[in-house]
Amino acid sequence: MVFVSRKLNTLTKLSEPWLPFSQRKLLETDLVSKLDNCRNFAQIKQLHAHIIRKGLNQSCYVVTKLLRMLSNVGVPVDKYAHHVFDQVPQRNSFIWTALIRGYCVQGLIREAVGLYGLMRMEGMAPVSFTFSALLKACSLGEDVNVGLGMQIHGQIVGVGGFDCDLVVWNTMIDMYVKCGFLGCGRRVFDEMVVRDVISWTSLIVAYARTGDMDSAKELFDELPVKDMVAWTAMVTGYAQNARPREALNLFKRMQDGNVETDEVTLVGVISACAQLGAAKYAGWVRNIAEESGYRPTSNVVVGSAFVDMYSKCGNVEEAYSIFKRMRERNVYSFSSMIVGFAMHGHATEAINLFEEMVKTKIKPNRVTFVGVLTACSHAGLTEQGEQYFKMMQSCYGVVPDADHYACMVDLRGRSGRLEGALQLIKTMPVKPHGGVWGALLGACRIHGDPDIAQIAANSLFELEPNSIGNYILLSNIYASAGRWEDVARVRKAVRMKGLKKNPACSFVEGKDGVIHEFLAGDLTHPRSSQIKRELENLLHKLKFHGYQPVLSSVPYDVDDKEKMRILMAHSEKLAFSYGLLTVASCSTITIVKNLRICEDCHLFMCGASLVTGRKIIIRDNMRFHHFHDGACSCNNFW
DNA sequence: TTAGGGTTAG
Repeated sequence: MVFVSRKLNTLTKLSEPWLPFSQRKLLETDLVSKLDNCRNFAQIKQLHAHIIRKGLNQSCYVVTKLLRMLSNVGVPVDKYAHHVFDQVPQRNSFIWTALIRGYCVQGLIREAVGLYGLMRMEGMAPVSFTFSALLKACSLGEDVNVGLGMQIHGQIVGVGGFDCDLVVWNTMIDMYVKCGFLGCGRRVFDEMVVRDVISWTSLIVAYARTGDMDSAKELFDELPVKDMVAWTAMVTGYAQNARPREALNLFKRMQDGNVETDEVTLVGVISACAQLGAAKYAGWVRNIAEESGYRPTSNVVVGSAFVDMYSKCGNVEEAYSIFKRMRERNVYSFSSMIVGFAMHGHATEAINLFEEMVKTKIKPNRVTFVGVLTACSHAGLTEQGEQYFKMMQSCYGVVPDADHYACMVDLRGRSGRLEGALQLIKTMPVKPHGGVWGALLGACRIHGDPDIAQIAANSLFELEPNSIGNYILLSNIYASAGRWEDVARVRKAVRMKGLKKNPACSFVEGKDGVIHEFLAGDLTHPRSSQIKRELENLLHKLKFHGYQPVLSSVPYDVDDKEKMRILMAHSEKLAFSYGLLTVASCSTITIVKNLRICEDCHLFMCGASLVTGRKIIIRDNMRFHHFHDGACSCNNFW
């Protein structure tokens, strides 16, 4: 509970009472503007001493500014501000509000509300700013303070309520949606007589954050006058909900409408391009950024987004080149680069960069460690991974969460320690999510262990009952072990649940910059017969070099000839063959695949990189594979 | 003088 002296201060005589009113006003204005320029506590204290000498420590106008500045530079309210407040004999609503705001900024919402109660008892009428400060505080901090926010809402609209400005109503919408009560936010919005673009944008963002882009779009379409922030909210919403094409289409509409672009818009667009993973988009957005005056090397947020994008587009060299030239780097820049190296199998670089990072003042966070552990796992650096896992909490204060445990299960599982991985899941202090069991199931596929796979799959079916991928993985593990009855049982479960398989597809960028899509077994491409012929020629050469198709990659109980036919129609092989026909012989062929690359295609691409002399990059749904001279950057860990 | 959009993740 906050204690506030309600006794009026006895010191009522001003030290310069002879100052005429106009001069006193001038002095007040001068002090307020000086306060405005204060940047730290020491400067404020010095000025405060001067204020006392001039006898203006009882002026509500000056003291209100003093209180604001104290909280702006982060001085805890009860350390100084409260005492200053107590010295003022006649307080108005503004000075009360400044003190309340101080508590709000510190996240001490209960104290702020208590103070608000005292303010009312003193007969002070709150102003709009009092409510907006309180409501904003209700949506901040770790506690969900929606209960207090609702009380304030009740007072505003209740009997003898208050006329509030738009800021209060907009803050109320935001308070409800930030506390997870989207329906309440919507109701406030619907009941508002006057709305502005901020009211609309708050709700659009709220819908986007829950993944409901249809409702967000509906609101956006109705919004009469759209500004840059509203457009950006939609572009970013699509990007965050894995709908990159829609994000880019909307951005193009935004450009057509001559809406300004700033760094936040760009970040959303860059993130969409990263998801598409195509060099064409990378170059396009880079030009737009440079034209708008946002150079990746001089803007840390745009730069970090570019580092991530280039890594995801397969160009880790360009990502690193930007990273090195960035004038300022933050935890996002380092983490994006570390994750980028990890995705491309450059474990040593990832670890070296992490060591470089800890020498700076930038503290690693949970994402940084996901990157470091993934790097260790993908390179088979089991011991180092175990060490970093121990150190993340003891040395860096980052508490491992389910994602980090997933990395560790992956690390142990890939290296063949399936029992050790299972043990870790059984003893981990946080509840394992789908990712943890998924890592174990993936490891069972690599090491061919149908029994542990069954345990992992059972948990996955509970956690993610409608995820087809888990059923397919389990069925493939049984198929590899020749347990066709179990395969049939899993397939039947899939049929009973009415789940549809995600068709495998691969994309390759032709020399004209057009992206070509191939589905597995797809013969609809106009150059299909040429693609098939090219593939047969290549197969012939590969067999001469000792390539043996991995027939166990076909999870169907069919004869070997049929297995061979299925393997040769895998989407990445079709895409690669098309790449051979169209991509200039000196260029790398880059393929993006929606599912994980199979063992046979991996072996095939290793051989293909040798006999054709081409560099091949395949981005599957897990990571990047760089094939060159008969080997892959993943060292067959994937 | 207070309110809306932000990058990294198996």
